[in-house]
Amino acid sequence: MFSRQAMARILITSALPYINGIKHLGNLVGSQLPADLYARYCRARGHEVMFICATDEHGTPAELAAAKAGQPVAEYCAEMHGVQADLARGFGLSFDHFGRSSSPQNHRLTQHMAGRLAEAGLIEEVAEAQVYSPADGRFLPDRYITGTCPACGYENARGDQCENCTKQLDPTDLINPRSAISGATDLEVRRTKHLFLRQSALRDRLDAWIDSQRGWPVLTTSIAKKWLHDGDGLQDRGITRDLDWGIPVRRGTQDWPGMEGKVFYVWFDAPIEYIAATAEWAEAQGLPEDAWRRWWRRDQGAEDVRYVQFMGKDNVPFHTLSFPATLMGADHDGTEPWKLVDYIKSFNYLNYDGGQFSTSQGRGIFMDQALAILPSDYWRWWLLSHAPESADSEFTWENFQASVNKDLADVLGNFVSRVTKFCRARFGEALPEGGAWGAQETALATALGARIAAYEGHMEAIEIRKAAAELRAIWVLGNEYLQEAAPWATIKTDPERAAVQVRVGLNLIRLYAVLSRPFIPDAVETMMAAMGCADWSWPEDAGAALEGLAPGHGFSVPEVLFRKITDEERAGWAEQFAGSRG
RNA sequence: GGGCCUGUAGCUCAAUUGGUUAGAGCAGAGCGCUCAUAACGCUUUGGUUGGGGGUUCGAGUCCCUCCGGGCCUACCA
Repeated sequence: MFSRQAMARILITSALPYINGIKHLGNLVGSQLPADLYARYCRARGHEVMFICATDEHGTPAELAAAKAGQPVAEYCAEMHGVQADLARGFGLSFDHFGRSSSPQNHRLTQHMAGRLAEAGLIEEVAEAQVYSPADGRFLPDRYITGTCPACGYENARGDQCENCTKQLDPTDLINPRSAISGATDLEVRRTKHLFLRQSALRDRLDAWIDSQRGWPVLTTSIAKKWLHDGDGLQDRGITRDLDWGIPVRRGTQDWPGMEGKVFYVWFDAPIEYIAATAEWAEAQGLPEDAWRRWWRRDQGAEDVRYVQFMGKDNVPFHTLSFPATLMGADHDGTEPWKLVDYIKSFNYLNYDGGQFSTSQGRGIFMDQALAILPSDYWRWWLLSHAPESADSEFTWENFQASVNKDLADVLGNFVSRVTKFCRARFGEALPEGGAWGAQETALATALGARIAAYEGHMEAIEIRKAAAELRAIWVLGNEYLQEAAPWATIKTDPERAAVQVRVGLNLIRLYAVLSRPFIPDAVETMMAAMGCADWSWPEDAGAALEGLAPGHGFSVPEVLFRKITDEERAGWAEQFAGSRG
C-alpha cells in the first residue's frame, strides 16, 4: 500500500473484453468497472496512474461473429471496437488508453515475446491430430464439434464434455460427429504442428512467486494453486492455432519455419496487449518509446510501479500463470526485466434474477440497454456496492430499485436538495456570513475524519463493497448533522447559528462530490457545478474541508440529482429483460 | 470423479483470522422533525450462524460427517 501524501505510480489493467458483441453487466462489474473505481481513486489521491484496457479481438468466436454479421473479420472488429469504446465512455470508464489486441504494436511485441521464449528454450513444437472440417475450411476447436455422447446417448454433446452427463470427452469419442458451425459431417482428422509454452519448466518459480504475494484474494491464489498442483501439475499450453485472423507466428522478426499460416492463440497475445496498449497510448500521445517502457520495464523506470490487475475468476489462470511465465521467460538472460503484477483482484460472477447472465442467450442486461434506461451512475453505484467479491452475487430489479432510491435519491440526492433549497429560501444563493463553529460542527468534523480514514483504507485494500458502505455512511452523517442542527429552527432564534449550519451543509456537498467521484463521476460534476467550485483536492483534513467554501461564495440549486425508480418502471423492465435480447 | 468457494435476521451483506452479549443497510413497528426528491433523524422487533458430532477455558471461525447453492477441471474467451 502507498502511504498518505506520498505520490506513487500505479499501473492498472482491466481484463480485456472480448470483441464478440456487447458486454453485459456481469462482464462490466467483473473487471472494467472496479478497475475504473480504483483508477479514479488513485488519481484523486494524487498518484500517477496508467489505466489500460483493450478489446481482445482474436480467436474462433470473433471469426464466427464476423461471418454471421456478413463482414470481413477485420472490419467487424474495427466496428465492434468502436461500439465498445463508446459504451465504455458511456459508463465513465476512464481508461488512459483503450487499445486493440490486433494493433501493430501487439503484433510486434507478441512476436518478440515468442522469440525470447524460444531463445530460452521454453517453446516446444508438438505435432497433434486435430479435427478438420473441409466444409468450414477450418480446424474445429473441441467444443465446436457436436455429436452423440458415447456414455449417455445425449445427442448434442460437445467435443470437450457432455453437458448432459458431464463426462469429459475427446472429439473422436463422439458418435456421428458434426461441425457445430455448419453441421457438416465430413470431418477428418489431420496432423498439425503447434507451439507449446513450457510453463511446466517454470512451475516451481511460479509457485514461489505466488507464495511470496501477500493479501491476494483467496479466489486468486486458490485457482492458481489448483492449476499448479492438480494432477500432474502445471501443464504446457498450446499458444498457436490454425486460423487466419490473429498474429502470425514469427520468431521475433524472423520467420518460423513450419509455422506458416498459423497465428498465436488469443490467450498468448491478449495479456501482452496490456503492454502493447501502453505503447499504443504513447504513440497516440506523440511520446517516445520510453514513455511506455517506464511503466513496464524494471530497468527503465518501472521498479517503483505498483501494478494491479482486475478480472473475473475465469481469467485468473492466465494472469497468475501463463502471462507471468511469458514475462519471466522473456527475461531468461536478465536483459528484459518486465514488470510482473503486484496484486490481482479477482471477482466471482454476477447472476441475473435467478440465473446466469448469458451473452449467447441474450439473458440479462447489456451495457447499451442499461444506458438506454438510466444514467450510468445509477448502474455504477449498484454494481460496485454489490460487487461479487466474496461469492457470486445476484442482480434483481427489486434490489436495484431499493438501492438506487434509498442510497442515491434519498440519502445523497435529497441531502443536496434540502441544503441548497433551504439556503436559497432563507439566505439567498451564496454562503451566508456570520457565526462561529460550535460543538456540533466539531463533532461532525471528527466523525467525518474517522469515516473518511476508513473509506480510504477500504479503497486502498480494494474492498469495494466495504468502501461503498462507508461512503454511504459518510452521506448519512450529513443528514444526521442537519437533523440535530435544525437550521430551520435556529434561524428563528439565532440567525448567525443558522448561517454557520447552512455553510457547513453546503461545504458537505462539495466534500461529498470529491469523495464520491470514483463511484458516481457524472452526478458529482453536477454537485460541484452547483457549488460553483472546481477544487477537487482530497480532504486531508475534514475540518478544513468543511470551511473550504467561504462566506459569500455563490452557488445554485441543482436539478434533481437522482430520480426514483417507480414500481411501474421496475415491473416493466423486469418483464422486458426476462426473455432473450431483441 | 477430482478440486475450490459458499450457506449468518424476511432480503443483501459484516464479524479485526479462535476471544465478552454475532453486527450494518433494506424491509417491518413506534416516536420525532417539517429544510428537503412523502424525503430526514431517533428508538425498536427479528438469529439454535444449514443439520449433527468433535477439539478447546472459549467455535460463525478449526476438524469429521450429512444436506443445499455455485464455480473450475486446461481447445469458448
